[in-house]
Amino acid sequence: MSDNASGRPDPAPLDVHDRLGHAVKRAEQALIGEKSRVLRTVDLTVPQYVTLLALHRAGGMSGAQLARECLVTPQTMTTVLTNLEHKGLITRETSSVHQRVLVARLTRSGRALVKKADALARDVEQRLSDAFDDAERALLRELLDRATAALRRPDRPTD
Amino acid sequence: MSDNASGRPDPAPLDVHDRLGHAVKRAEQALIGEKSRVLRTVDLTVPQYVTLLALHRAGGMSGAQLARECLVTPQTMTTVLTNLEHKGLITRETSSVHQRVLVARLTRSGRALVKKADALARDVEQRLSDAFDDAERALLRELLDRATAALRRPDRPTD
DNA sequence: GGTGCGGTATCAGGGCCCTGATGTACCGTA
DNA sequence: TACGGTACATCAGGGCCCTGATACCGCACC
Repeated sequence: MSDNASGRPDPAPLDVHDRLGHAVKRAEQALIGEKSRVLRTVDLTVPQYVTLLALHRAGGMSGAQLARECLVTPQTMTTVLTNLEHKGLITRETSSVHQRVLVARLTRSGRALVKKADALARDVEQRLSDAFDDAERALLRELLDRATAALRRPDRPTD
Repeated sequence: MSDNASGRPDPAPLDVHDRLGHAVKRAEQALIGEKSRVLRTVDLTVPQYVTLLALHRAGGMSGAQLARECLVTPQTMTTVLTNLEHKGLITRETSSVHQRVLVARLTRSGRALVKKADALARDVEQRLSDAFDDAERALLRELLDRATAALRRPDRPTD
């Protein structure tokens, strides 16, 4: 692989900052950083907010469903749900159709909070959106989707 | 439907998947997921690899310098460096000019490993790059940079 | 009935990442 | 010399996220 016999580091230096992936990373970091900042004012983390939002859209959901929806593992979702339950924002009850399944639902205060949090998060999303015109938005989305597809490992089916 | 005291109509769509930010997140997740996967074969995490790469480029660096370079907090860099030191990939010695500063340097095996790891990470970066032609690459970078700039907090120098 | 398989939830362990706080080393300035 | 500001490293605590392993439920198939 790395023929060091010549003592020459033949792979070019290639600063990380030159790579395209770094631009993606910086954008994502700026996005999540801003969302974290505004959501902290209502004492929520980004994953907690995303989970509440999914529950608000879909009503009762199991932990496994939420994990798939929010793009995290079931183990991660377990801890997020535990924290949300301790905050009194959700309840979890065993499903009527499957004894093993715990269905999470928003409580009254959970419903109230998710609306407040979504207004805050939406402002951030709006700032992002406002940086582009319609054509640019569509273009950026298309390029990002292509990047995502290119990076998915070959033997795994899409999403 | 809602106890909306503000008089505004409830925000309608609420689907995370429609938002532009979600495309950014998915792309970043695919990128870091792939890099994690290939780097696991050499027993490195992504932050560990990025840190080694910075040291390979620049030689000896302090923890604070590395933190700034790798876009993490000094606290985070402390733990990354601790783990790298335990693996025998770096050494840390007090600076000759400042008693408080610890300068990190690659060991022999650290130098060897970073080359192997970079070859792997480069493949992923190449897959991403290959999804676009030159014009598209430049365009994507420009749009992402604009997104990053738009998300940086504009007001509130309240720190 | 029994068996195996897939889905679900959770524990254990490790790593990253942040905020907040602590203690030390240097340095400019009075 | 004394002091305050800045920079550095680290501890403490909390949260997210992953892999691997365990246990339990329901269902199809034998």
